[in-house]
Amino acid sequence: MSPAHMTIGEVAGRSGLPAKTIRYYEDIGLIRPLRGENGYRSFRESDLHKLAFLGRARALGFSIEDCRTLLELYEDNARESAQVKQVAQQHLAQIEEKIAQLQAMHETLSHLVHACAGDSRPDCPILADLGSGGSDCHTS
Amino acid sequence: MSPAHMTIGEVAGRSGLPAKTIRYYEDIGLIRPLRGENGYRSFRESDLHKLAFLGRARALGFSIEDCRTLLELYEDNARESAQVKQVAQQHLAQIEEKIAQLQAMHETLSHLVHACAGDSRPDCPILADLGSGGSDCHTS
DNA sequence: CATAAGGGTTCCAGTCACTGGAAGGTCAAG
DNA sequence: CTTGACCTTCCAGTGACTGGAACCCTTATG
Repeated sequence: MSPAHMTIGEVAGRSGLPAKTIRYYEDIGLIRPLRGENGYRSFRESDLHKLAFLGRARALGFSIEDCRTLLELYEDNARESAQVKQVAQQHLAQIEEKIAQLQAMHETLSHLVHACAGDSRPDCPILADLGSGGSDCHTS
Repeated sequence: MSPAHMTIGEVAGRSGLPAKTIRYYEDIGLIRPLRGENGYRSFRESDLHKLAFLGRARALGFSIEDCRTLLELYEDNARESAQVKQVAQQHLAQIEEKIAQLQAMHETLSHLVHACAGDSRPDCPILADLGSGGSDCHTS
């Protein structure tokens, strides 16, 4: 029931991506929709499919360049799955690194927040820590 | 033993911040170092102290605007610790949200990576998932 | 037929927190 | 006097969009 060709608004609705983002993806060469006589972009089912692919890859945190690579591999029937796995594993490692960084921040900051009275008095272990550079955690 | 005034290279070394970053912090009004006759920035101990404060706050992931607020509170002896705590708690909530997002990505992606043979064959559950949108995890 | 609404188009600027680089001034040592 | 290591300013780029202006196309209505 889908028409053979769709406008940007339609693929935006179907893919869940904003129209602005879709134009941007064309700008950087991730997709190449056709053009109608009036200059409007004309998307095929295959374009919509690519956009959905991109949306899911982005949702998993892959960079645009990774997405470009993954899309190429997706379209290449002679790819080796090892290539895909390598990209995914590197990204996974980055995610793990970020999680570790954030958890370290969380650890420190939650201690400080817990130690702060949060009342009308000026004494504040959070500022004390930022000002002195050392956690007073186990200093009596 | 520290001189009364320091050059940007010296405070960079002592604070651990790149000179470029320190100039940027002056640009956006976080610090206001003096100037010598030759036009060089001339940093007091108090400037160095602020830079160290900023470096630690940034290391905890606070945005520049949060840092500006925290620095103002730090300098204000009549602050209420509740104000500091609120900023820190909001940031903590953001950190928690980011961790949750990253962990969700990690969950999905690690399953996919594990399911991918990573050999010379083209079959790849990672691409299959990105292309179809559903995890085949529990579909037999 | 004019017009208004609701699409679409392009292009430019802004986000965030830097970072790199060019072009040039200053200073101490050899 | 030159070399080299500093310092200065200013401009451009990063990633991945996002907002807005100014304009075109199509359809429906008064």
